[in-house]
Amino acid sequence: MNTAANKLIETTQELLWERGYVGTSPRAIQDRAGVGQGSMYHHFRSKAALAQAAEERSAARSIEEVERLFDTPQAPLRRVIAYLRLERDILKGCPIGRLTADPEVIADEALRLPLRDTFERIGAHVAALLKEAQAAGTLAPGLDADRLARTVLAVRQGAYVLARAANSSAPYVDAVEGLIALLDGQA
Amino acid sequence: MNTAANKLIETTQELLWERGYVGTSPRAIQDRAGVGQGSMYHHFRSKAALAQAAEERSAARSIEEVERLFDTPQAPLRRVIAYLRLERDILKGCPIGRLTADPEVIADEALRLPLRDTFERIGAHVAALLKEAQAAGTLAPGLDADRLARTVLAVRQGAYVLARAANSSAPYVDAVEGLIALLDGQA
DNA sequence: GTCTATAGCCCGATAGAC
DNA sequence: GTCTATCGGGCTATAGAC
Repeated sequence: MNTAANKLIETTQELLWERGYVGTSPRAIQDRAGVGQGSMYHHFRSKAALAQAAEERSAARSIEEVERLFDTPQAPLRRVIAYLRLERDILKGCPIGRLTADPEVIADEALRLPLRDTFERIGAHVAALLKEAQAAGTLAPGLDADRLARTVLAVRQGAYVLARAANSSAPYVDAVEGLIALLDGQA
Repeated sequence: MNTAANKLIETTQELLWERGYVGTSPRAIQDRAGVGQGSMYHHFRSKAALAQAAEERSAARSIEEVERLFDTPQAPLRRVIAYLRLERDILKGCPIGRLTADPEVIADEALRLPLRDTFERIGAHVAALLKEAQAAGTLAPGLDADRLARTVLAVRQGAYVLARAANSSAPYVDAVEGLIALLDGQA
């Protein structure tokens, strides 16, 4: 049955999001998943292997979410702005970005690459939209769209940091709206 | 003697930066500081108390660094850009922002407030400079300077996240330069 | 002030029964 | 596939000697 393995992955996704890699123990995963020790180690050789499976699923989910959001007939710059304004549980932060704080994740290629790839793929989508916006005359043509796409992603990631420090979503909204105002002023 | 307490604080600053709160054990602090168990618990009642002292020192250091940087005769917008371009060990990330990933830090007011205050104080400085720039005509007057200040801080924090995921400082530089291009286009 | 010893619990993983 | 038992070690803290 795949049901235990699946439950373990989902639970690990949750715990990695809430507590990070170092802060998540196999025991905690088993308890929340309602799966025994023997079962867990039957399906995954180690905590790292399970974490990798969980990361890959979270990464796929994030990328799909963005691709669904971008698949609309709206003007390209409007789609980027919609991405910045996407409804989120702001104080929970980003399930992907959160893991970059963890030195054990960054030191292990298998755990780091899903994070890098997620940002690269979303960044490529954003960059493509920004180039479309330039072609359509809604964004200044002198701007470097690839760079600017990274600015867009960075504002989201950093806005989570400010929100968590303040224990308030206000700084998140401000940071994002500040960028939108700059982008809109570039017509 | 204050020398043991001081050494403990400095070492804890380093370890919190490298490994976060959950990832830093009293044992690791003692070993690196060259201070015994008994000595540590004589000076600090708990890991949390020591972490708080370390945070407060890191916060003060960050604020001073920014205030020193801003205390120049340069044009206000140039000072904000200089802040964005400040030389940093990019892959190490931000010693303050890093801690927001830690749920135990966010759940404990004593550990969270130094983070919030750091961003608020630096944000206030940046906002003041942006308003000066608006008065001087180097930044569009219609922009909300307080919001935009948070965008500036968020780009820095988020740029660290992208850089660590990529194991490269390139995304950091891109994100920051993307914002600078937008700010410069607002003359 | 700093030392060593100890407490009680959790860590990540393995072994072998069922 | 899942169970329980066990391993060697680390966790945060306290106790009491020096």
